Amino acid sequence: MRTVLSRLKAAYPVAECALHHESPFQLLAATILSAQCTDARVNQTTPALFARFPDAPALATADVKEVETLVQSCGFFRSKAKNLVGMATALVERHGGEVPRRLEDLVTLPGVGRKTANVVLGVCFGIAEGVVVDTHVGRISRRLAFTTESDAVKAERDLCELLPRSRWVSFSHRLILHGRSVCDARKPRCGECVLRSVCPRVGVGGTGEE
DNA sequence: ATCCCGAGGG
DNA sequence: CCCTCTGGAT
Repeated sequence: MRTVLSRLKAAYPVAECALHHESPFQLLAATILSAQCTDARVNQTTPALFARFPDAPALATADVKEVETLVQSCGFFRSKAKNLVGMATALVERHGGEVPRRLEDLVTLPGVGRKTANVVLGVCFGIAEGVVVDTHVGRISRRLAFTTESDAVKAERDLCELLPRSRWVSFSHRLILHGRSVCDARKPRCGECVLRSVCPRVGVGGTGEE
């Protein structure tokens, strides 16, 4: 594990969130939009959205149809638009229009699950409630045999036991970067992988996830 | 054709 | 546990 962390750090020195935002509210909205969608696409979408609805009070009173049009290209646009307005409404009604700092509060917001909540807590507030387990973190953690769980919550429990808390946030960011650039789902580029020597699946064939 | 920095619902 | 929502990228 120590080897993995140091090599990831060397390969991806900057472990920052790629979603453009100017406030916790905007990161929360951007992360909701990022489901099954690239960051680049989200970053193309949010400027117009935030120009029109810069904060929770504004978005809470928005017309859902207008929001649908603004977020259309991110996919799942009907549910995302409804969740964005519902999320903003809940912030206004229950949290004074601000983003709460507790995981248990965040996950009750429409469209906000554990993954989104952990991203916001880690990036905006520096709080590591858990490890962000998205599709990349889950896939690579299974390939490296850090977990055998396909369920994100169970995989997160394994990773939290394996990693010091101080590394939880940066570990997720770096695995996500690694997943996009090298260890992708379809055709991982093992020849360029800095984790090659510690990866059980190198030279074995198969995905390591069977 | 298959996957993507998910979440909600049955 | 499964299904659905959806456009975009490869």
